[in-house]
Amino acid sequence: MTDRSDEALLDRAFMALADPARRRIIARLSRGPATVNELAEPFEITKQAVSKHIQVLEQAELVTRTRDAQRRPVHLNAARLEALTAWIDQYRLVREAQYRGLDAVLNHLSKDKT
Amino acid sequence: MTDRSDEALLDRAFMALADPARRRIIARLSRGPATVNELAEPFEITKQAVSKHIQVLEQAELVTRTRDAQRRPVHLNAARLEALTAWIDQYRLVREAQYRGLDAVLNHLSKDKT
DNA sequence: GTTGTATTCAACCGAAAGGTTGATCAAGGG
DNA sequence: CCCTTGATCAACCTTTCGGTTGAATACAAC
Repeated sequence: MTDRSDEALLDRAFMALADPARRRIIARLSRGPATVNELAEPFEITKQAVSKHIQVLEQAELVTRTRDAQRRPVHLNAARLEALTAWIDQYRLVREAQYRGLDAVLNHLSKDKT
Repeated sequence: MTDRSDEALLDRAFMALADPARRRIIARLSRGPATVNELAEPFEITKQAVSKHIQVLEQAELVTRTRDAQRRPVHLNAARLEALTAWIDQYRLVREAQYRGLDAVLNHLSKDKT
């Protein structure tokens, strides 16, 4: 896990979620697919701006897009979110293990990580 | 969970982890506290730059600092990492619930989230 | 007090992010 | 074949980010 080839993808994912607007988009998509226009409405920004956000999320593979006539609904890629929790938990668990003095667990988890 | 008052903090946390250098710092700190100089060494950037990164992480409360004479060791605040996984899992689980058609779980999780 | 070591502050710089407006493209409906 | 709708492309602007160098601070050792 946390393979070298996924490094850039992990980077894009964290980068993507750094923006609150994009997190809100993720939140919205968790309730089902939506088009750019639908996503743009609750925000006070233009569709073009939303479209850019989608592209960022798409490059991070956090969302995918299908085609439905002229609409292009955006879908959440929940699986990719797991890569983030995996990265975080990696270090969260190490620290917790240290607090408890579980050296065996610690040594297993803490070798050559990013 | 995901209280309104934590909103800014969550923002800073994602923002902080968006930078690969700062993620590497987190990784290093998971193996124990370190000073700015120690953290700067493996990188090819100046200590001043690292100091700035630490400040960003500190404002996100992902790390804390103590004082040891003129040294100011940085410690990982593993507890804060949980806030991130909590946010992510919130939506990851919603999607997984949808795939399984677990509407009850879905309705419970998906009301007025950020 | 002077020197030395660890860290931070301040000013600056180039690159990238997030936003806008205006033009353009794709797909259907009349 | 227009014309509308949904979405993207392109150019531009402003702010923020990550980095630098150089001066300043804090603390301890001598």
